Amino acid sequence: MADHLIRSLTKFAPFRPAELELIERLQEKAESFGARTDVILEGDQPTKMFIVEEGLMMRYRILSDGRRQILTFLIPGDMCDVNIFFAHAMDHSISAVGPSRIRRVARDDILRLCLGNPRFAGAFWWSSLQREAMLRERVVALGRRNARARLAYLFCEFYWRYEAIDQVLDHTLVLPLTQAELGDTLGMTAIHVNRVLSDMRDDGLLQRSRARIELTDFEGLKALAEIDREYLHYSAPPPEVAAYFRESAA
Amino acid sequence: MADHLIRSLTKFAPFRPAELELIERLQEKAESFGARTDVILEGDQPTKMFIVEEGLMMRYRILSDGRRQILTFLIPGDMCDVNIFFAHAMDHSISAVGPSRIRRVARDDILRLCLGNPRFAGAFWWSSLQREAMLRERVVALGRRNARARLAYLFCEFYWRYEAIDQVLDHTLVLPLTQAELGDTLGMTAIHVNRVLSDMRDDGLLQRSRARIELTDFEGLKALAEIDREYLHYSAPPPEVAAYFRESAA
DNA sequence: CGGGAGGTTGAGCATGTTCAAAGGATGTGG
DNA sequence: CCACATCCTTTGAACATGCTCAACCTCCCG
Repeated sequence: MADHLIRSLTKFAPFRPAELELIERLQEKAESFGARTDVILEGDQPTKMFIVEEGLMMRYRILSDGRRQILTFLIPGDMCDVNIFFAHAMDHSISAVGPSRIRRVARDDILRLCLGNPRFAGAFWWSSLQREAMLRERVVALGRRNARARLAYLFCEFYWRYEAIDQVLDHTLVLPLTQAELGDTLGMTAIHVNRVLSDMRDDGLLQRSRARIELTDFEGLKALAEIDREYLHYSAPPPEVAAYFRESAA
Repeated sequence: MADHLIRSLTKFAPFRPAELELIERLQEKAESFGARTDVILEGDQPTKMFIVEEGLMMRYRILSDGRRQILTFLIPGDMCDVNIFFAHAMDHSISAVGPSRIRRVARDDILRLCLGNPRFAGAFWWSSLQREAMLRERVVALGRRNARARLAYLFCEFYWRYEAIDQVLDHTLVLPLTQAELGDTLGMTAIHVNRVLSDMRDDGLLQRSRARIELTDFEGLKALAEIDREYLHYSAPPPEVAAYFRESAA
């Protein structure tokens, strides 16, 4: 099994063997979490970050009346952001959606790594761009799109994200989300999610089971969602920028 | 007039005179933009970032049917993120809302600055945390709050942001936004904004004119919005983290 | 003083919610 | 391996929040 953190970072810049070994060593032993268990709670001041090795996790906030807003999802290879170390307290919680495995990295190790070798800082910067861009898309979707387009948008996002880690086969991906979770992500009730999904199925856009979704008409979904893959900023940074991080400063 | 970029950065860590002079020199001459003029367009690949000196700017996206979603606002002292340099193309546009003044900084200068002195990188990281946190609040508001609470939330955010730059007097702030702009920010029509605002005025929550808003019942608004100032992450990073950036590596 | 942008108001409508109930699926303990 | 409990999905009917369209007002600025 490839090291996910390394795979993630090397998409930004090629690291040298010594650097890779360094990262590998920083990561703690893998930890498993059952579905619906929390990894970090709102209010915590984290002293470790982590990277998802397996499974599906989510960031969420619980409101005073008990309702939940899911902010974003973390899939294998994603890291809980380095930024949280600059916060006094988490403004949201992170939990496993399905059974998941993570590996933690201590705050001090990460900070030392970035300070000692700016190429790591650059890699984290890039991941920060991607996270922020996903949140912007969410805002656009919630602010200006109807239920059907919101669902289409979310599925497109998942499609591209899973595609980037080679977990799409035949427009089908493993996505163990309940309709309630989809609703809490997109600002809708589970009931309405159900109705709209069933319309979309009838229109031949998708096929869904509890843990699996097939995007039978991906082009149709994309058109509905009015979203472009480039919005996710998956392509590596422009060469002139990457150049700054190429010659190691370590 | 204090240098806004410096003011902004020094909130993260105290910089030494030589470092401050360095920043000061990097900034280009101030440029002024009239209301509703664009600074960066979706699709551009920016080679400069900028800092807002005066006025009010916004990030926004135009949808295919002409509707607009305003993503976030930039107030004096805010910088257009460093992250954009890692993107191939802007996924949104930035324009002036009212007459505004900015100062640009070349990409290469900023990158060299950060690579040469990680304390700068740290300052930009912190600002990235804040931007991301604001987007998360927006998602919560759009996903799970009704019109009244959304407006309350936005006004609280503006209150705290303007307070942080000493531009609040007597719960009153200068906020030259039209109701259409409020609507495009919060996923509502201008007409509904109008109705809800007038209810809120009748309930004694606020007083508003074209360019000014007075939060007559700030506690009431805060309770409505269910938002906490800490969510914005304005307090400086924890001491153990700041320590890493204290001894200059330049 | 005229024009235009922004604000206000009303009536009808649409999208999505609430509440209630029943039908599947999944998993666990006996 | 069945029985049962739990969680998830599906469906219906009434309702609410916010939208659309259309008109008019008002303030500001030239």
